[in-house]
Amino acid sequence: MPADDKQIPSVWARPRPDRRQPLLTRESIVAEAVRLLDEEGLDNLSMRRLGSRLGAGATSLYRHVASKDELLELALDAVYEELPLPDTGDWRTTVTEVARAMRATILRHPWLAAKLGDAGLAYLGPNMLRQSEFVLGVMEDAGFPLAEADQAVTTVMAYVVGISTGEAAWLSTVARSGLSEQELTEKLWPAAEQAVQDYPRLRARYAQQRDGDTSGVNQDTFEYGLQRVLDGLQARLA
Amino acid sequence: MPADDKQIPSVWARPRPDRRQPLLTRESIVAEAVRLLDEEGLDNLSMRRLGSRLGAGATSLYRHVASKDELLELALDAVYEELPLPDTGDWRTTVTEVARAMRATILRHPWLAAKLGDAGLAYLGPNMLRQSEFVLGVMEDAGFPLAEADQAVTTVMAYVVGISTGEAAWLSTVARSGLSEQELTEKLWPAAEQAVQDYPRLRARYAQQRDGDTSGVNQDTFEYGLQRVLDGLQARLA
DNA sequence: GCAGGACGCGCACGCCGTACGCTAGGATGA
DNA sequence: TCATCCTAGCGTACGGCGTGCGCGTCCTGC
Repeated sequence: MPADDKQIPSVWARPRPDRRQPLLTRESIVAEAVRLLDEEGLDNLSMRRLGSRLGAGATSLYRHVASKDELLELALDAVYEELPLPDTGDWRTTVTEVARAMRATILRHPWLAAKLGDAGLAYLGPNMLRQSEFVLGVMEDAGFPLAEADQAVTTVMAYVVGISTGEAAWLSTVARSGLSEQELTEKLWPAAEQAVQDYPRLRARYAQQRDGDTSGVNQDTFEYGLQRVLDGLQARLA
Repeated sequence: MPADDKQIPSVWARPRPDRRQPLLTRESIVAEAVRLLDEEGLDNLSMRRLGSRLGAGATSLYRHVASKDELLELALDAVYEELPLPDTGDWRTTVTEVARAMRATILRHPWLAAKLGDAGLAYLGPNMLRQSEFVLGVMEDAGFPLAEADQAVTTVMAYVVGISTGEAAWLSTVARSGLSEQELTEKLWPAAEQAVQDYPRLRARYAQQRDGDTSGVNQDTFEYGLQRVLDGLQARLA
C-alpha cells in the first residue's frame, strides 16, 4: 500500500466509481474509435490509446469487442450509417447523389480507403447492406434486370471507391506531415517535377496544374469520370 | 567464448563468409519482399522475417532501405514493372488490355490493393510514371485533349483499382483462412444468407449466385463495368 | 442474505520497427 | 608493408503493440 493513499484524508471520502451504467459500451467504443481514426489515422489507433481516451484500460475493451479487427469492421459500418438514401425519382440523379455522398464520406474519414483496401467492398455490415439494397432497387426500377443492376452498381461503386482512395491517401499524407496542403505541395513540387522530366505529357500536365486548386481539380475529375460511367450505363437502357 | 566453437575442429576450417559481393542488395531485398508478400500477405511481412529469409538480421536491411515504408514503396513499383505497354493501334483495345493486365497484377499480388489504399494511385515510382505517360499518350492520340485525357485515364484506373480491390480482399481472406475458395464460401454462406434476409433484391442475387463460379462471375462483372466506362469515354469523342 | 454473472484491471507474453555502437574484412594510400 | 578508413552486417535494447488470463468488485435476481 503506497503512501500516496494518505493524501486522501479517508478512504470513505474517495468517490466510488458509479457503475450504475457501464463505463464502456460497444457503441461508445466504436464512436470513440471513429473519432480517434479521424483525428490520427489508421496506424495511430491502438487499443491502449483508445482505451485511455475512454478512461479505461486497453484490455477492458475486449469485453465488448472480440478483436481490433472486429472493432475496425464496426467502425466501418458506423461510418456507412452517415450515407443518405436519397430517392429523387430519377435513377441518374439518385446515383449521382449517392456517389457524391460516398466520396464525401471517404474524404471525411480518409482511413476508410485504407480499410476498404483490405476489407473489400462486400462484407456484411447492416448499413452497407441497406445501401446496396437501395441502389440496387433504384437501378432495377430504371430498367436494368436484376443481374445487370448488380453489375452496374458494382461498377459505379468501384469507380467511386477507386478515385476517392487516391484522394484520401493524399489527405492522409497531408495530415501526417503536419503541413498545410499548400505547403506540402510546394515542398514536394521539385521532386515531382524532377521525376516527370523525361515524360513530356506528364510534365505538361504538371505545368498546367502548377498553383492550381488541388481540391477543385479533384472534384472536377471526380465529376467527369462519374458522368462518363453513368453515360456508359445509360446507353444500355436505350 | 562458448563451448560450441569446439564442435568445429579448427577455426581455420570454418568457411569464411565471402564478402566479394555483398549478401544484401536493395534489389535482392525488394525481390524477396515481394515474394514474402505474395506468400503471406501484408501483415505477415516483418523486417525480422524478411531478414531471416535472406540469411541476415533484421537491422542489416536498414543499410539498403531507409524504412519499412520505403521498402513497401519499392515493392509496389517493382510489381508495376510487370505491366505491359501494349500498343495495338486502337485506343480502346489498348486501354482494355492495360486494364486487364492491371487487374491480373493486383489479383496476383493481393497486398497491392491494401497498399494502394494508403499510398494512393499517384506517387512517383518510375514504373508507374512510365505507365501513366504511355496511357496518356494513347488517349491523346485517340483525340482527347491532354487535360481530358488525364481525366479519362484517371477514371479508368480508378475503376480498375476499385473493383480489383474488392476481389483482392476476398482472395486475401481466402488465403488467411487456409481453406479453399469453395470451402470458405460454403462456410460463410449461412451467415450471408441470414444477413441478407431482410433485403429482397440482395437475397435474390445471392440465390442466383449460389453454387456459381465466383471467379467467373467476378471476371464478367469486371468486363461489364470496363466496357461501360469505355463506352462513356468513347461517346465524348463523337 | 447469497449465488452468480458482468465488468474493468493488471500482468505477462511474444511480437514489432528501428536507433545505436561494435567488429571484421576489403580498399586505399604512404 | 602497414596504417587508415569505409562498408556491411550483427547484437542489444527501447518503447510500443495485440491480446490471453486470472483477479477483485459491484449489480442483479432469488
